[in-house]
Amino acid sequence: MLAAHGHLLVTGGPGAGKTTIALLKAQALLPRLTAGQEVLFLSFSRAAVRAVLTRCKAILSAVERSQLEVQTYHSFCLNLLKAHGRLLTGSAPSIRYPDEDRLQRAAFAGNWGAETARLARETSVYGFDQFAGAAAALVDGCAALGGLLGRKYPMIIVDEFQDTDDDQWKLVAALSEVTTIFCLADPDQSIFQYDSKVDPKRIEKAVAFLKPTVVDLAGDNHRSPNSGILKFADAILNNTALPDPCPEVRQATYPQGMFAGTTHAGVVWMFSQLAKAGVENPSVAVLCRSNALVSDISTALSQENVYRGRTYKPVAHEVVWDAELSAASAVVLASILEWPTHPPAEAGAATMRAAAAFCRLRNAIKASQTARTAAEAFASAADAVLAGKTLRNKYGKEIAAASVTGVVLVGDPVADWRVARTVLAGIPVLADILQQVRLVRLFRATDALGQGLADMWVGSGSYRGASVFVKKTLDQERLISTELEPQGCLVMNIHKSKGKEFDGVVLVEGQFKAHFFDERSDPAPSPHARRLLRVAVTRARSRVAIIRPQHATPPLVTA
DNA sequence: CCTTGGCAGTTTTTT
DNA sequence: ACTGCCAAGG
Repeated sequence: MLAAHGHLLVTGGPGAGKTTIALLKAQALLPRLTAGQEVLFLSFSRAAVRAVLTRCKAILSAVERSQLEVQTYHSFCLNLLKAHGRLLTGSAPSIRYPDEDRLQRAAFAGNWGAETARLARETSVYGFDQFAGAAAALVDGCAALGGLLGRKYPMIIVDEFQDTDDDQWKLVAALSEVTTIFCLADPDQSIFQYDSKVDPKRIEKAVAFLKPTVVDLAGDNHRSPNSGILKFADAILNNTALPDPCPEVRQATYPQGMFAGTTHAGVVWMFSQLAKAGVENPSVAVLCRSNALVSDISTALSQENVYRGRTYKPVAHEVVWDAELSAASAVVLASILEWPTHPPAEAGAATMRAAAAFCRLRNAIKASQTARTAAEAFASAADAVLAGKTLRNKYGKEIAAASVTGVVLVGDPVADWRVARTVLAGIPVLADILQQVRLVRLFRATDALGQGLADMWVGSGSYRGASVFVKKTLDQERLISTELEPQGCLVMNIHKSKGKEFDGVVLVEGQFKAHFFDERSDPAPSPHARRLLRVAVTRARSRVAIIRPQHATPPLVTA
């Protein structure tokens, strides 16, 4: 296979060695490259890029690594667009960032897809989800550019090919005319097919189009030396009986009301198992199907819980979280830090504006009448209070009352942040925001925030400008933060765990939410759920614990 | 404008 | 169990 010519498709399950084979194939090709030529490796996420780079270090020399370019689709397409986007519209392209995109989409009444196409055509502004389509149009429409790319990249490796969306596939198909395409895929790991742009028949169609040499690594497993976990995962996938007992996977159930204690104990148990197995600096992922349950799990791990008579202390953990809402909540808190620098009316209005922005964002993430109403109410209260009118709704009244009482700050950012949080806790209409602010500690920006706020106080004896500073700092942190090697306890949904790997996995099902199986949208034998659960279980290198409510149906594996 | 009570739903994303 | 939506009524 390493000697094969033409396009390639390698399929195989988790840990079967797809990436390794791709890197070996690249390594075999590298000596024949001329100056300026590179092998391109395309992935979906920055986490996946990081994982591939780690793998490269084990397989390739430093010189070889310099001839391999590992990029996300987005960065590759964006670079193409920046360099050659003028060819599409005649003017230089610019970008609409995700936050802005989301707010505009929520505010736009008509067909947003048609609108973004119009904006690209007429104003050369592109949203993130348009990069791949635009890049494909460039390669398709300009033979010279295609030729250039083909000469620069004699081979392009495409990871997680089963989840390639329509635009990304268009790009790959266009590039296949000028270079060798090497696809890596696991049909049983396709978990994004609720997205209408991800074709369930992608692999079959690509085989028909590319006519690649196909290699199936099914059955090989190089990741967990004892393949019990993979066998268990495949039993889930196929809804079959386990061939042998599987000591690596432990299942438990919890009675109603015992969710927090059982989950907490499960995580502690996992760490003790890994310690017993001699794993140093273990990483444990706590996985579930919904973001709502991620939040519940984080709450449970932050508390003291009692399980079977034993008290469990809070477990330090990180939440893999969509940080936008938390950032918006931090801005509301920062506006409270600024209260002493403004007259009460202005101070209150600024907080109302920040709360309105928070609600608009919440509505943009998940449309709801409640969020829309609250956003409107906060915004109109802000206008009213500035105009000196009496406030009519409780949203304004509560904030205005608190801002009149004011806040006493001492110049220690950590203490003052806590004081502002207490103020926030005293305003019932901001309860949601308080809940989100709790998660700000999960940003890696705590130091930058504290330092910046401290500098502010030294400069002016106040936190004037805190809102702007906090927003900027957190936005920046989100954009530049590189994915770190996972360590310790991480809580996230299963979709976010795709392409990642941990020593232990604790897979949790909720009582009233995040059910493993949903008969209505995914009737028995529930192929979608089974693929997703297989992905979750196979994230583990050495141990899995599965925690489900009592009487959960159907069973994970047939008895 | 706000409260209340009945009723239905309770999944998923990269950048 | 809990939240959000909707409609009715103060």
